[in-house]
Amino acid sequence: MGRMPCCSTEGLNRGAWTAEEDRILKAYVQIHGEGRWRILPKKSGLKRCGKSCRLRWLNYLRPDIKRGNISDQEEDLIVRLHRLLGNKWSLIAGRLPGRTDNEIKNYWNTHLSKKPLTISDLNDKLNDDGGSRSDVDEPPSSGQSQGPLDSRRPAEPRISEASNEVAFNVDELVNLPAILDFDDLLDSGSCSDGIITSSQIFWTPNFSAHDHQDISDFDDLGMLMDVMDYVICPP
DNA sequence: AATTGAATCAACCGCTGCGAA
DNA sequence: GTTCGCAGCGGTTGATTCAAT
Repeated sequence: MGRMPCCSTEGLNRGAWTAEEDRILKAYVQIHGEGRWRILPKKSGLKRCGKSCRLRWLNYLRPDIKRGNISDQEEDLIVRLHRLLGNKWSLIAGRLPGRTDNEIKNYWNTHLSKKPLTISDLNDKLNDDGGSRSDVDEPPSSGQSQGPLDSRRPAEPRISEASNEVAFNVDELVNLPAILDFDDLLDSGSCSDGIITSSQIFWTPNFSAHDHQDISDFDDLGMLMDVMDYVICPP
């Protein structure tokens, strides 16, 4: 049994959306709300596939879309979230109000993926604390599991007075609220204005593929992301 | 001014997960 | 337990814009 196409392509417009199509779609969603994308074209009279309508709305017409350049702070967050989650663009986008998964994916592919690897920089910083971490040179990927967590990781998040940086491993991250009082962190002067930037906080470099596996095992990425919220925007 | 290659980003495609029947 | 339809996701494509020559 072959899979049915998502919609017939006969008589449908393709390519760039016209202003009139945008107007119709916007008006329809404002009246009927989001969802039911498959029936939207028929109801609205748009000659577009439902998927195309959904994409156009989510990526372009939604009222809360933030357009324009990605700020340094946003880029910072994208880098850290990507290190944490891999190519989970929708999850990353969910942490950047007004930004879409498509926009972040494009931004990553055109800007960040071409940047020189900074993991080695992080390694250098970690190595300052002693111990070889030659096994952590690989950039993060959403690939296969590579084995158990590194037992040599520090038992505690480390705050370097010299560099104002903090390192966590994944177990620590998941249990973060219990093991690290962020008020203390704030009081330590490691961050200002309630925002901790990546120059002040980073994940351990081998927090990558195999850690993703472990995170999924927790079956509670939401909790993890709440922690991220806590880190990014302490109450 | 014209050409060309690179960069950007909107849109498409195919697959997966999930809920309802 | 299985099938089906739908929404959503991530990878990829291709049109457009920009910069260099």
